[in-house]
Amino acid sequence: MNIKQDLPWDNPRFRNWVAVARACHVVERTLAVKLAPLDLKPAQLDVLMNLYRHPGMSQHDLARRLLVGRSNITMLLPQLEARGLLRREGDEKDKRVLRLTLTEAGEALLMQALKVHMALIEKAMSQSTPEQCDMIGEQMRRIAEVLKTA
Amino acid sequence: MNIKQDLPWDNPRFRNWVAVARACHVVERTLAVKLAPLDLKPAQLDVLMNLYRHPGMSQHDLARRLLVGRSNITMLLPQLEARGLLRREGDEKDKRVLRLTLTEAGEALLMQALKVHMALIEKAMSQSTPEQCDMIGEQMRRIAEVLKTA
DNA sequence: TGCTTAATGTTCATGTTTGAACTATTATGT
DNA sequence: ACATAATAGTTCAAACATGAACATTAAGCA
Repeated sequence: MNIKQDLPWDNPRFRNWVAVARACHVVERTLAVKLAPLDLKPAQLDVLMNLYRHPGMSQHDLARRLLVGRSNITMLLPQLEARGLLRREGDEKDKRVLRLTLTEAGEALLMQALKVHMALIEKAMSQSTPEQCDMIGEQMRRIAEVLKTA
Repeated sequence: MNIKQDLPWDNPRFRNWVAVARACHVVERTLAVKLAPLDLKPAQLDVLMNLYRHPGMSQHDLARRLLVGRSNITMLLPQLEARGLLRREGDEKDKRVLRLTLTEAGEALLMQALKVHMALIEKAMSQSTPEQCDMIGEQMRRIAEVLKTA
């Protein structure tokens, strides 16, 4: 038997996933370029977005949401805190955790960055009909769900 | 006017793209774990895959295909070459370029790694019907295309 | 109460990615 | 032919992510 039979490139699922990965890579890269004028990296924008939606988050929660290690957060936050974009305040009840909140400056910068991000995503996703777009989101959420237990 | 009106999270395109990005992240992370026994990282697998499909590629071409800087390739290849997975041979006609080809060992390892990769993608994409899967791939290829000129 | 275990955040060493400056080679234009 | 541009690859320093080991605090339980 030939090990090369049924190579991944002949497999639609594989080929299509490669396209997903490439699209993600391109979008991420483009976003980095467009955010540069704001002196903000995609990873930092992710932090701001999450703090906006979930004020008072702990660093641990933030790390889990961003799918990165806790130490990554520890290295990431001081820069943003030094720029006055967020606050880190110790929790009264649990002295281990630090509660994170955006400052006004942080919110303001976030709004600017969101305009950039939105414009990019609009451009990318405007290729699809609303139905296609929702379907894509639906499938992707399932993938994340399925792999959480793998 | 309120700057917070029409926030990205109320926008289907944005929400759905976030799902795409998360799914990519999860798949990448999972792949890294599953490839660990082969002592191979996702980035290295990408190299092997591209060399398999396009033998004799130059480093520059490889970098462009992987959406990565040239210096990245320079740092990446020696490890693989030292493991005997690929060869780098100077081009006869253009003495600047190095032609890259997989060795037998490289091909053998690639085949093993592809089994792992395939299994993961199968698991992820089996959530979708073939039609949905193709549609997703189609949209993603368009996104990559559209953003190339942005 | 005390002792063990778990959770939060930090530190540190390691490995990766990046972009700018550099060398060597080839293409282009006069 | 010669000077200038462009290209392929490398080097290097800086930024970044990661995981293991650690300190501090909290929770579970005898």
